[in-house]
Amino acid sequence: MPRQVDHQARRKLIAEALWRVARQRGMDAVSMRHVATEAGVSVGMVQHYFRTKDQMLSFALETIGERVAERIGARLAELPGDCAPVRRVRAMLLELLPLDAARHLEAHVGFAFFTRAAVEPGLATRLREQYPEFVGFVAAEVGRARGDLDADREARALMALVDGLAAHVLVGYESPEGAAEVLEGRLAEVFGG
Amino acid sequence: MPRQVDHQARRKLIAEALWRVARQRGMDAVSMRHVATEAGVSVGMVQHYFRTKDQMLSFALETIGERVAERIGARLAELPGDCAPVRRVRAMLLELLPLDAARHLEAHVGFAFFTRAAVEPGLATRLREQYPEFVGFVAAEVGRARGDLDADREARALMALVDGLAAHVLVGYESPEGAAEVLEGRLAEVFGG
DNA sequence: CTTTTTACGATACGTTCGTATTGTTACAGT
DNA sequence: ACTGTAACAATACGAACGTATCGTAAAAAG
Repeated sequence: MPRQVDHQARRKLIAEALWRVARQRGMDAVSMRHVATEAGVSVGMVQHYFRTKDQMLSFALETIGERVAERIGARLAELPGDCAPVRRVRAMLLELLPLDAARHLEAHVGFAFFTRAAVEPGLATRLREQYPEFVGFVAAEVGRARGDLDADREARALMALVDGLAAHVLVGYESPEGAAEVLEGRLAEVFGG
Repeated sequence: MPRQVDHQARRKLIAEALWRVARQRGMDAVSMRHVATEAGVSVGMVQHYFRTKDQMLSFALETIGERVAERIGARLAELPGDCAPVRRVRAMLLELLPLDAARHLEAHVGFAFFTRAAVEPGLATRLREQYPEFVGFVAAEVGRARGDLDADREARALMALVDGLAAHVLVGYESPEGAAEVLEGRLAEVFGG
């Protein structure tokens, strides 16, 4: 057996370079060569870990989804177990808004894959795996706080709202603060009274 | 003077071909050659009306925005002048959801340009021209119906919601009917009581 | 009829792309 | 020490790209 390297770490290194290229120069600029250069490696190495460009893109998408999910999990873990539902929902939804550079990158890359998924069914299928879990979580919290509301519909509305707000921040319709303000207003309406 | 042709009609012909390519094969497939083939014309002709690809893309974006605005205007004109604010807002927002093939195309192309605009500042500037008008209209109607609410914030929330719902329909999170149902629920909450 | 300008079609050029191929290096196993 | 294979690097290849150039047809102006 020859020398062993951490495959997962190498793939993550390449995926992170891909994200930077996508954010700084757009999805059109995401090529094997540009990603390799951004990562500081050769094209051959990228090819060694991703046999095709599609495999590279798919991995980068799945990984960024996991990254968001992990951060949400960390935020929720910081909260006391018996805290109010609104706090848990707010903590989660705020992680989906582009309020800092890291989340801006995630939102940008996410939307790039959204438009791509509208054409490639395989990508859309993978994207859809995560969503019901998020909606289910929000719906459960809404149901706990407000039994009189249609929890599922409210949860879907909140999820759509944050994605729409994220898009509006990306194109400059909204400032990050403005988006957070709009979300806060909705949370007050849903959980407030 | 040589023969005269309708420049605007030719440019529209090409833009519509671009939209079809973008929807059927994705933004990556939008090339001079593919658009020309889809329009049934030569590459030389496309070049005659758009000196660069960027000019072609910019025109296609502006035109689709105008198309949506025109359809909204037509819908509003059908309503009686003294009808309830909620009906005017609903008529407008429903035109932004991908509920049929035409609006699906518009939403898809619009989102493709969203992600592009996040990298090209010039495109983002043009996109931003239309938005305040939409928000202003919704805010005015909300204000008319509910003086007790923050009309501007509610309007921005509604606009973000429909854009988020449109995205969710595109990737298959929501069915068109589901998105319409979520929107209807929000309209009832805002205007209902 | 002649001229002039527009409206194209055809094609060529240089670049960049994804991928295949080939070569080299370094280390685990015997 | 030897060997085989994983881990790369370098490069080559054909296709597709945006754009430039050139040629031609047609119609309005004189």
